[in-house]
Amino acid sequence: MNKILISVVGPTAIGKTKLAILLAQYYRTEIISADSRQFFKEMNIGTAVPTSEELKLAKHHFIQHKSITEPYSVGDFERDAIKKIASLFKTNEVVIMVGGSGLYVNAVTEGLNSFPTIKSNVREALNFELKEHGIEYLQEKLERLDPLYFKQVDIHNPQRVIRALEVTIGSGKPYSSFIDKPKAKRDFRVITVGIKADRTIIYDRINQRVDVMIAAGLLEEAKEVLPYRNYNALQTVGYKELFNFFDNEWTLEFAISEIKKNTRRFAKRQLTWFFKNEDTRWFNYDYEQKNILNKINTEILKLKNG
RNA sequence: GGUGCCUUAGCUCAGUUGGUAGAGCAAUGGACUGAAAAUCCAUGUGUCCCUGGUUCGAUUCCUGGAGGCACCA
Repeated sequence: MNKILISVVGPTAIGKTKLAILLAQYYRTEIISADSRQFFKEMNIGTAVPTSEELKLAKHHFIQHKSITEPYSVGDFERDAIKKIASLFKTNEVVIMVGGSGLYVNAVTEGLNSFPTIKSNVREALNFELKEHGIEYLQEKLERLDPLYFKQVDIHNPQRVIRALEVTIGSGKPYSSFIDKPKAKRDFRVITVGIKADRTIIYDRINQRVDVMIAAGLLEEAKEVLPYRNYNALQTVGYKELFNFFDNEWTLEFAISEIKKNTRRFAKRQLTWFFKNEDTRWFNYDYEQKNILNKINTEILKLKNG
């Protein structure tokens, strides 16, 4: 087991793509993207997908490989990514993964429990019940059907409550019976590399990048996907705010400032997620290439020898 | 120059019939097992513009000053 996945994490706009490409070139390997919004081919500017020049420097996988109208879950991504990684390991010692979506990164490194496939009408019905009867109604339902999980969920979070009910009702077995089971073992080791910076620097970079996106034509891109605004893929910072502008509910100026604010909040949530992993090696955003490569090589040697 | 109104949290403002203060937004911390750029939870923030007076006690009332706004000249 001397195959190594180097996972690059960090908040948005900090330079993960650049580091991933550096590593892919150095180890002569390819990149797995673990970014829940860069999957979609209709979205480009607003999701800060690597440029065509960057894509030429290293082969990327799971970039714009789906349409926004296709449902694509973490579970789907886990399966696809693990398969792709296995095939890359046939010819490479090292594979790079980059991603800003904590759950998706974890799905690859740690794995998810396996759940049965549930028909989409179950969730639709639950969403309808939420609208009609409120969250309390669903809470009572969950307490009845899966008292064990009821005790540990965030009961105020409709998405969590609905997912548990969806699995419980759709499979006929409580949600709690699927979780906390041993997960499929990975046949590779993981080195997680994080990029960090002072909050003010992250926020400056975010504000600047939003201005660049607007100048690059984010409005036109958002207008083109406007008809698909209800799809999950478009519940995305940078698009949902512009939809309000197109509705004449917000001024353009306000929409842009909301994009910046929501991106800052997103970055904060990413940090909370990534700081949980105590094994992550953190580097400041202005790292020196030599330095970071040395440290990673040392880690690789350590893993291989013990 | 005159008259009137205003000055309280990072911002917009409320309030205290005199007992040192609170909303919204922003901000901050956290959770996360197929919606995750989603969703949810928690938490403060203070020379109450300055000065002197009255008072046991002033952010609140009074004097003077500074800054802002409006109208008059």
